[in-house]
Amino acid sequence: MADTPDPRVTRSREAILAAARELLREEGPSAVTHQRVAARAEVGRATVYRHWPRPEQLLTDAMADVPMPFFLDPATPVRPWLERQLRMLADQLALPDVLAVTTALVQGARSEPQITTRRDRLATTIGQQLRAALTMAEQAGELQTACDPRDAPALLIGPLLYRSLLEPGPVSDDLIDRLLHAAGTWTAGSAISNPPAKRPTSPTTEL
Amino acid sequence: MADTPDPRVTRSREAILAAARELLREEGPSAVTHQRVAARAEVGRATVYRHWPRPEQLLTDAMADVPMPFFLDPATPVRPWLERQLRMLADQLALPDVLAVTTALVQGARSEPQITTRRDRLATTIGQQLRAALTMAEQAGELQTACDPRDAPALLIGPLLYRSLLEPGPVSDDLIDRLLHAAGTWTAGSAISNPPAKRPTSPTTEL
DNA sequence: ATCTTATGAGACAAGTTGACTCATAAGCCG
DNA sequence: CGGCTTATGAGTCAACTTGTCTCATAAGAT
Repeated sequence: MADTPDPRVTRSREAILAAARELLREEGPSAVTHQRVAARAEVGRATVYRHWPRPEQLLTDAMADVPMPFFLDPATPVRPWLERQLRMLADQLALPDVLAVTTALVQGARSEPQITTRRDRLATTIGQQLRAALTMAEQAGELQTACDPRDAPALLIGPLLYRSLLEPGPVSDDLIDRLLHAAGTWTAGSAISNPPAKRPTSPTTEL
Repeated sequence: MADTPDPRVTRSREAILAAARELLREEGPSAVTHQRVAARAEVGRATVYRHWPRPEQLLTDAMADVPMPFFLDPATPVRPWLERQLRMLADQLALPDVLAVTTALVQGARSEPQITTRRDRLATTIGQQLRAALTMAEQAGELQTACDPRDAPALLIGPLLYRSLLEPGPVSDDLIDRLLHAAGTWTAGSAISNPPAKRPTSPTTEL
């Protein structure tokens, strides 16, 4: 069939993207060159050039190949849902693939318009998901004195990003409780509504 | 005097580091090569090689040349002091130089031991400063139910880092109030102790 | 079996990297 | 100010990388 792609093309592109992704994870964006990707993928250098004529295309496609964190549709009660989502986000941000793309996004966004666009899109998506969840919580009466919706991503994700980039290691339940508390006052019936007392950090499982 | 450096050496090194810093700010770490730095600094390529035989050395020295955010010694009442420090930190994190080094640190830390060390040192320094301030606040009776000291940097700096890297733009006073609130309960007499009501974001001046 | 199309080895030109030589000039010292 | 030391920088060189191209080979479809 004319619109079924040639299996050789499919095979080559998958091998190339997988190799690019590996190099990105192991050594960062500067390692994603046609020569190194061809060697790693065990394909001809010309094949890499044929599919991706410019190195920036190869890098951005390799980055796009990595599933980035997102939130599932919110559910009531919102607080335990959000707690789980933040826990999941913390775990995802610790994954080498996700971390590689995250750092490449923030680094590349400073000078590459295409990467700036991708970063903005990711921030917009995750921000909207969070705002929708907080709005739902307010409407359900779970949340009072909510923060400015524009500040929600920074308040709820910022600390997890900080941990991921500057202090890698397990993220405690206490920290996640604190994030939720920073977003506003949660009513009883949706878990703890006051700041939790200081207690020992509980280690969390990591992949 | 034998230990007074040759002014030619001083002049060359300053020109080279300034050029490296500019390229780092404008295009990121991959632009900091001997060839490009020599051209920008208007010195001989051999001179750059003589002072910095390997490109990693040049990059890390250029990064070290940029003053990174830090906190001044805490003062009581701690809360207004911390508020000012966080405001200052937000402003510094928006500076192109600081942003360039920040992104280079988190990117490079993934695969370069020397850069990992620098990142860890920065995180340790700023964390200790914060912990000292919060301890002082607790001892002065300003702060109750303080967060786990290990979580303080993530809670207080994380949102500012998030803004800097993923949502550049002015940081509101409201957001900074929220960070302080996340760190614990502040008593009356050290500014607002309850979560602030939602109010319009106040634009802040940026350099 | 035949035709179409993707692949890949290798060649080529141009550029980059790292090391080196040596002429020139900056800087110090008496 | 002359002599000596030392830093600089233009240019060279080998090795490597990048991007493009050719063409033989083989995969895939019919």
